[in-house]
Amino acid sequence: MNLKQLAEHLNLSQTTVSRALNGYPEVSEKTREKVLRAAQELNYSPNARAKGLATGRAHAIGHVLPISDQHEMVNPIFGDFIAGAGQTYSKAGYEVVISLVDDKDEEQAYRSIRNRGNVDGIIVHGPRMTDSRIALLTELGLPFVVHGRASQVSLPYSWLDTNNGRAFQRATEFLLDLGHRRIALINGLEFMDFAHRRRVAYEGALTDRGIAPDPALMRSEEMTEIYGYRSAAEMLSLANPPTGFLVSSMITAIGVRRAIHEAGLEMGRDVSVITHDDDLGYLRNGHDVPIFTATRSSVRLAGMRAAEMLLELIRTPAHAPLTQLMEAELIIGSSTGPAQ
Amino acid sequence: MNLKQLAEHLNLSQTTVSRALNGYPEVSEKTREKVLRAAQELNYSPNARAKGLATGRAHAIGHVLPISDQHEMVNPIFGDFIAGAGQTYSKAGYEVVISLVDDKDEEQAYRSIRNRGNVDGIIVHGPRMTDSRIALLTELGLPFVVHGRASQVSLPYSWLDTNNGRAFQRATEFLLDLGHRRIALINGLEFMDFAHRRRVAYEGALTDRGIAPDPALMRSEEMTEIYGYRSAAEMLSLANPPTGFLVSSMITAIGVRRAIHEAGLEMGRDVSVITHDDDLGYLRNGHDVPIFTATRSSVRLAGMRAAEMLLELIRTPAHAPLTQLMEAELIIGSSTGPAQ
DNA sequence: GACCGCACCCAAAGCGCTTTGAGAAACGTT
DNA sequence: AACGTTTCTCAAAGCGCTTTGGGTGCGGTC
Repeated sequence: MNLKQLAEHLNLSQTTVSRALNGYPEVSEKTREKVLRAAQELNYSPNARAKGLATGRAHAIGHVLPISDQHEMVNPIFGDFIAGAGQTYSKAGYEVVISLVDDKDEEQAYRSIRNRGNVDGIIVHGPRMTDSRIALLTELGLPFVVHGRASQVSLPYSWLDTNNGRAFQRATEFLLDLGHRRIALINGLEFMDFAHRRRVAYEGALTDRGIAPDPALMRSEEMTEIYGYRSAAEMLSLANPPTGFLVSSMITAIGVRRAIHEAGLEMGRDVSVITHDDDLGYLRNGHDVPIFTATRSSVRLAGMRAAEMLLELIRTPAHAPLTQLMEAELIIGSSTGPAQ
Repeated sequence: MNLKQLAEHLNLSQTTVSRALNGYPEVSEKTREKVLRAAQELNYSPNARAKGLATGRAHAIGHVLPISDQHEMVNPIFGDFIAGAGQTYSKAGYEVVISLVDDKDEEQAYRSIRNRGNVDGIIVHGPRMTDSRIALLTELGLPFVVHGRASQVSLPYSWLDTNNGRAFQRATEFLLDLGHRRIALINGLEFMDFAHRRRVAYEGALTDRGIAPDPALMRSEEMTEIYGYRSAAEMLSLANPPTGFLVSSMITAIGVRRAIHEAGLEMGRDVSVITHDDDLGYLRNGHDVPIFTATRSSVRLAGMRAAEMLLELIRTPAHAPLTQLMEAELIIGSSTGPAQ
């Protein structure tokens, strides 16, 4: 069933039917109603490609997942982010298109996405410290919002980020206030912007209290469970082991917890752990009583907000860049306690 | 840059340029080369909407995520599945379109997806025991592959599934062979087909050995960490607690492990745990030494295979339904041991 | 009765591509 | 020289929609 058939069925022109369906005022209410009813009954819905061709809008948003040799892992937070964003999109009648892009031909890929014209805007995931995509997309004139930031990029651009620096500063201070002096950082990959910010904040908080950051207590890798386990196990067997851990994700923190248990220690008493918590649906940090003391920031909410920002940019093309910094909550759980 | 401009630039007709780009034989090698070079230089890539309109193919695959009140959680395995499928798609020049569909208006949604015409086929996620989508999509004539199966549906249709029954049967027998008699099942939601199959297999394996399944040792919920923790904690405080646990996902198993530790018991010695492991990138079950004894089946691989099947169905429209059953490996880790 | 304005409706062009049906050019064959 | 073949190229139609630039018919005004 297409427009033409629907129009013939109704003995109207395609124009009139199209206008009736799209809410233009040039058509009487009676006609509009008839048209809407028929469309409903005959299960008509317009062909998106044709509509896109005619209007120049795709009614779709691109989410580009960088795939690289360095870390081919799919971001575990991606699902929740998309779920949040998707909710906003579907209200506005937009769809999500996902492209996996090898970062070897990133430039080519983004150019092609632009030319293919099946998205009206892009959400940029996983920004690095110095991310070339921002300049590229600006040049291409394709609306975009970055989830995160790129510290080294000085161009103005739209982004939505969690205040990772503030969160990790507070977390470090929290442990310091409890009397901890040997505090380890189990961080994500530090060419990723968020991880870099976290380390800077952690080091800053330490030095502010006159403590020199100890390289033996800092790790930077992909945030898996195993990584948390190994790092913590190794550090706990040092001559002078840490009494507190700052961890970059719940999954990794779970590995840290495992290492602590295996070392015969108790988390929250012998060793304190504080983690960042993206508030993922399948990995809640406890219901009523949080397990981990954590800096919490909902990635799902971030998705919703980023989507709204992008839709706004698409609606008004000349819009100035939008930015939004979300503060993380500090959640006190049972994984921290005073230093022994 | 569009076809017309490119053709003008080359002093050729659109037809010739189009044919040159799409590898038709009616154009000389010299011309083709010239065209390709120019396209490269001028960064031309065809408008997907227009191409789609003209060819009737969208070169995109739809992944529909059911969202319901019953479980609005985003499937944590979705990311890995998409990553696998995406790899296959991008080789074939296809893209991924994601739709979040509230299962209240499922029928409407699938009809509209079909009419909108921006996907050539669909991967159906999260099939229920009796899933109306299969009949619907068959009727609509839209190619689709189900990730999983729907036991109650007798129509022939294409699916790719892990042999959940066999996996859980083996897992149960493994524990039985170790001397366990009180074996608990911490299952997923049992209106989901995979979870149902797992329970049936578990009960079957028990009764085959003359053990009556005990309802007090069976749970069925969304597979979160907390759920694993609570269920295990409760069961361990029973008068007659289980000595073995069969768990439906790694995340949930981690919760079970936590409960075991908190009860002052040791996993693998006092209590055995065996879990299903989807081999997710961010939640590897150990590198060399697996942590959990597990039935392992890579969801990423499933994504790749399902994508291949779907592309095949799209290529040859009259194709008979394709099916594929993947066997899970039984991985022996340190979370199991002889019953005390 | 002529004129105007309004409400309603339509035909046709155009979005950027593919593809059909056919023509021109170059070449060999008789 | 006339004719077929092969190779290369093109103009134009069509995919399903929106939107422009009118038209038609009706009631009201003078």
